[in-house]
Amino acid sequence: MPSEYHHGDLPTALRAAAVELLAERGPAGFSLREVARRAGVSHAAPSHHFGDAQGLLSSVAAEGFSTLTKAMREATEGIEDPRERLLACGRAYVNTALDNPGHYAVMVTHEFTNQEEPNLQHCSFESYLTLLENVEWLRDNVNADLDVEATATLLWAGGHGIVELSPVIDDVAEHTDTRSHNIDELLEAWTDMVLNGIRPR
Amino acid sequence: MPSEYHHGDLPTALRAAAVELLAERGPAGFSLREVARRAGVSHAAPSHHFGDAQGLLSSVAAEGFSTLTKAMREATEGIEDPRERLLACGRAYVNTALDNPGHYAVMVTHEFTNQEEPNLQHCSFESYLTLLENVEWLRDNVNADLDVEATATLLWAGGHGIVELSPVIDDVAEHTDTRSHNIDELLEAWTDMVLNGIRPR
DNA sequence: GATTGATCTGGACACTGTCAAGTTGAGGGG
DNA sequence: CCCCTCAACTTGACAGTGTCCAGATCAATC
Repeated sequence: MPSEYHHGDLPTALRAAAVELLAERGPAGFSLREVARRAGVSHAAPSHHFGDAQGLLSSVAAEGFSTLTKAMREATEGIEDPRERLLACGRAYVNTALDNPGHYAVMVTHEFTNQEEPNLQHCSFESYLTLLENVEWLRDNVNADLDVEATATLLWAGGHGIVELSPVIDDVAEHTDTRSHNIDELLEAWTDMVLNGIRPR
Repeated sequence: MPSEYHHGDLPTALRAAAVELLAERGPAGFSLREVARRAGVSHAAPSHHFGDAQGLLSSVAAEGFSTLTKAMREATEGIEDPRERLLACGRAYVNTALDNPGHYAVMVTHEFTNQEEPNLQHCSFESYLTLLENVEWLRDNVNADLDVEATATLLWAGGHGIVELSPVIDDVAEHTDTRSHNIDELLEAWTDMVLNGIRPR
């Protein structure tokens, strides 16, 4: 366990409270003081560890990127079929995002984080690198002429778009039962289109 | 010109001030009182026209969707070549978004708007309809078996993703000169991949 | 056991969104 | 012509926010 000061491991507790609050109310309804309240400390305590609100949220975002990187790495490991591999990577991205709404919100918004923060930069770049490696694998196994950078960016965009639109997709589906099914269907359509699109004709 | 009350057309003036402020500071730095200040009215004036902050931003978002719908309609009108048509639609989307950052921010965030607002619902649905019509055109002219709904969603997602990543793309490009060139290159890659992906093999 | 330095508190300030009550002034009916 | 009505707007108040500051607390080291 981590070092015990007055409170315990306050930075971790604050991150956890922030994630919870973000998932509940979204970044708009976020409040530093409410986070402090939930962690059982005074309203000014967070500033000593994270500077300001942006600092805390940047740390949360970095944590989110770490989780995402790990999820994508584990999901694609050892899969040799292009379709299965791409699908696994997409599923990892979308599911991680939907399972960690608090993290994801601050990962993609850029509004509430300090993009200059070294740790955040490192972790987000690590995620991009993971995606890049998968696209390089596609180049080596599907189409040697593949524009790796462009394809990676487009995959990023598509995954993000699916997550973004998932509430809308849910709305259309109406019932929660069909929910994940519809998103997964979209993921498959997305994967097939990309694969079909990048294969040499 | 519109009806002149005490101030002039205050709702329009407030929307304009809001758009300006949003473009300057983003939705996070947005403030109703600052908007009122810029419009030269008291801090409580906006509430009489829009209820609360969400009301004003919902109105801004609706306005943004109208502009987007119009831009996409005009851009694709009369174009018969699939690639050119898809590209024109994508360009219209991305350029409208980048040219109207204040509007776009509240159009896609969902955080700051009231998604139940009838006018906003109408205008955003109108935009989606426009996209849908273009995909139906693709079905009629490229591939009769096309899954229209899924393709439309994926196009939406891709366009949004490109806009979202445009700052990153800019960062990579470093100089402003190459900026639009890079984004347009990405748009072309995106278009080609989609077209290639949806064509019957 | 005293000192030091990180950890945390409590108070202050300017700012925010929203509500309630009052003020202004344009347009229409007597 | 005057007054009256009612929408448009202002003023004042309240609770809540982020951030700075000086101080209190306490673990660890000398």
